[in-house]
Amino acid sequence: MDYFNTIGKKAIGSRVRRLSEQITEDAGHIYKLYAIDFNPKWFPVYYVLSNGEQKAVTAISKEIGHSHPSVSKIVREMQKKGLVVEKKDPLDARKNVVSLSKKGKEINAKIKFQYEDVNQVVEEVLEQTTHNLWKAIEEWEFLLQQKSLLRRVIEQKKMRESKAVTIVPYSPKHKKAFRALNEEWISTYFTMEKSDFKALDHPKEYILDKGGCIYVALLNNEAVGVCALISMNDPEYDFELAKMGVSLKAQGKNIGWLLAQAVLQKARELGAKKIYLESNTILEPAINLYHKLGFKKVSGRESPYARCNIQMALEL
Amino acid sequence: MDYFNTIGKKAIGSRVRRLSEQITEDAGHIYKLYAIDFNPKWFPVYYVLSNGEQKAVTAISKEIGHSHPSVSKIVREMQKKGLVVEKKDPLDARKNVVSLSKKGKEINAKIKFQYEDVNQVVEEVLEQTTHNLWKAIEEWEFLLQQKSLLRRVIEQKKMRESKAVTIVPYSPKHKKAFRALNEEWISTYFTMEKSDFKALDHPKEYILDKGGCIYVALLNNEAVGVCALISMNDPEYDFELAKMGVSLKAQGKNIGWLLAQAVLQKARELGAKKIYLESNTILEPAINLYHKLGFKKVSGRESPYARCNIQMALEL
DNA sequence: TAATTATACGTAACCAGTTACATAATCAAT
DNA sequence: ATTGATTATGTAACTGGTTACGTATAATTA
Repeated sequence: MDYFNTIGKKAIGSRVRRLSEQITEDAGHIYKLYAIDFNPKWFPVYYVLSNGEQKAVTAISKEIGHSHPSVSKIVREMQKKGLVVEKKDPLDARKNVVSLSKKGKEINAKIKFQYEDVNQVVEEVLEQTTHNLWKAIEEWEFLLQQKSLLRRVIEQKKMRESKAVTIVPYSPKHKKAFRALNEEWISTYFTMEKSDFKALDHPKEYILDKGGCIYVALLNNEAVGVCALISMNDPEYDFELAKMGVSLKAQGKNIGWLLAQAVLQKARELGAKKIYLESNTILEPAINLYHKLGFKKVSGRESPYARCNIQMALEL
Repeated sequence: MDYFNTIGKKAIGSRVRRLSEQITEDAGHIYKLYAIDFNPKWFPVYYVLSNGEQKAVTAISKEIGHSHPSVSKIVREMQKKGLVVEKKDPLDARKNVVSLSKKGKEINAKIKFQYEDVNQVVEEVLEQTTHNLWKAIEEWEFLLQQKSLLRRVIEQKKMRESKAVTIVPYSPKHKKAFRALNEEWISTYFTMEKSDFKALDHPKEYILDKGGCIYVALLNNEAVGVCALISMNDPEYDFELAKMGVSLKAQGKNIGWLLAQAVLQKARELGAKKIYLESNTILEPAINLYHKLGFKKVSGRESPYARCNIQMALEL
């Protein structure tokens, strides 16, 4: 069909489903061909009982990989046709133990030929192909077990998106975003303080004009992250890394790291030797990021912020 | 799972289905991941409309290979979500013409990234395998289109069963069967004639003693087919191939062909050059068989049988 | 032009599976 | 022994598809 040629690999799910439907449909006709009064969907249950063992419903469901209600239904249908017998397990009254009846065992002989013929046909088709479907499925099942398609897509998405992020220096048009992105996390975990309003409402006066800088992370031209470098009036530290905020919806794209890199690069250019920051241990991802950047815990300095419970420093 | 390792290739249908279910399940989560209010099952319909064209319900169903009620339902659901608009075709009031709404077109942008990511992931998985699933499916679809699984199984069954058939020369214990198997078809399509009784009741005198032969097909030690080679008193033809009968219940196992092969082999051994036969075009499978054996239509000879409306000959 | 046949498409019923939930029995830990 | 957790299983409701069927419209043919 033309559909699958234009649509590309993303439709592999539908394509696999279509093939499975095609095969399943023929399977129905094949059972008719052998004149066995047998519903193809019974096959897995029948198969695991065909060695004569008796098994409980959930045991069967686990073995064949169906849900137990599905097995329960199939067993009832087969029981109605007289192919299996059900009885309570004397050792565990919860269990419904199922086994093939005499009649069920009898059709084994007939069905055996069918198995053989189908097996033979499938083998022959497999031999006629250069790409082995059976082995391909095995490989896919293995790979998806290692890491699900979802996981893989999540990672791919993250990678693509972090490539789409650009870090630019602050300009007045980012004023609103600078405030909003910081208020977002501050008011989620803490409350806004006086010092916050000063810096967030007047970034030019309180940060830029004093020799600091601000960087903004853009995703599809929207500001989704900010970070400031604030000049300190301190003999030990040149700048404070502060006011880092990344929008919740843009989290997990490495944006914090990209912003910090830009800020620290600028600090180096300005000849800074030592960078300081304040944070709170409740902000775990942030603390992890600071560690990764090389910041070490320090103490002793007084902070204007109530929420500060950890201080860190980085020597450039 | 152990199940599929023990069960063998005949379960390829179930195995394909299981993979398709696994992929489908993840597909649902993936749509959620991209925060698009979109049901995965809408995808095929959405896709064929995504170029902006408007299409009727059945046209869509044909394109994507679903039934039209399925498309009808999907379109209604999408319409409820405002993703498509439906309207009557002014040229053909039966048609319900569907196209993407403005909102539908808008999500195209969002969904594009998802397509790309999924495509990328699938490509990567395919690259990690040595047996390419995509190509394997293509090959299977091609092969099944050439000849369905059912057809192949039918042929395989025939072959296996024809192996179980043995062809033996006539002996007196087959006298009853020789008559019965011929009477079966003659009285079904025609009526028994004088010449029939002669040959069927006295095969020794009328066939064997005159230099002809009879072969019997045995299935599980039961005679299920017969065929005679009758010496002709004719300058052109050496023998007549006649009295071929195969039990209804043993039809479709190539028995006619096997019998004919035995008879013709014997004819060759007897130094025959040309074989003659009479039949009736109503016996289509027989005529087909004769064709396959190389018999060609001839005419001019007078037949003792009323039912004869076609004459054929084979040069050995 | 009338009558028949074919097409488009919606509704209903079904199918093979699922998940969610209820119930009964068993196990485990006080 | 009690109580809470776990397990086995059935029932109900849902899902994404199907086939069967009815109705309206269009196309074809007598």
